[in-house]
Amino acid sequence: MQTADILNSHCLSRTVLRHLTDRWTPFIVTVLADATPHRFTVIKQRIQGISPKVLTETLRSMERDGLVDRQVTASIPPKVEYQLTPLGLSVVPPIEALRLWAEEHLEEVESHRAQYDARCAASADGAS
Amino acid sequence: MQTADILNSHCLSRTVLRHLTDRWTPFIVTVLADATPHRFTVIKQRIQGISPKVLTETLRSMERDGLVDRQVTASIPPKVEYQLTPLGLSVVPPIEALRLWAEEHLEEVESHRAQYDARCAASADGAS
DNA sequence: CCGTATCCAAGGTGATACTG
DNA sequence: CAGTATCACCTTGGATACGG
Repeated sequence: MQTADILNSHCLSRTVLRHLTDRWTPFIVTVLADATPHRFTVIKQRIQGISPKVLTETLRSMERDGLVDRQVTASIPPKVEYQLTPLGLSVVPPIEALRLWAEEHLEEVESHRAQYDARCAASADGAS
Repeated sequence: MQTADILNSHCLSRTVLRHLTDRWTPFIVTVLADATPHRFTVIKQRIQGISPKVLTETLRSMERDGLVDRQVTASIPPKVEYQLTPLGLSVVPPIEALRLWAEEHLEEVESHRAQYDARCAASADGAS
């Protein structure tokens, strides 16, 4: 096979990265990072602001990519649990690193944003 | 301050992660990962399929967040170079890890997708 | 409880042509 | 060379209500 090169527009690794960076994928990975099964409702409650529709869609996509295993227990009420597969667990470190970076550098980034916006406002003033 | 928690819907670290996972941000980080300045056109050529508009937007966003430094050399023709700031360089390892994961696990993911789709087709057949 | 169905809004993204 | 300007799309994501 040819070595994957994500800079190549035809390389399918782009679709893989795209899924990993879907809006809610990192959140789901974070919740499931401890490798234990989690119920739909629990995941939904932990990830504040996600809608059931999108959670379902994202979980399905992750299941299709082999990142998540879905276990259904036929019972009343129904019980469905999701957990990361070995493949899914292997993506935890990169995702967690990214999440931690976002959390740890939040203030620094906000500071830069404020400075940038202030400079923009100043330029706009000077130009007007 | 309060510790950042990305699972909290009000936590601004979500906006940071959002930018890191913008469609083209990982590509730009990849191209600029060697810490040297790169010209606009070079970046554009390396990232196949990106339009000049979106490249500009993403670079601006990264500049605002303090990840990228933009250096303008007044000359004819104009010369503009972009390079990662120290903050930007600190995000290279997580991003590169994610990119490498996508490239290295491409075949495995594709295999899972094929299996999943085949199962779906089978179920659909059986159900019809 | 675990979703699906439906509709809708938003904005990210793209193609292209043009300018300082 | 390095963008900006426009336009439109169209996928993603959101709100809600309902079904198995």
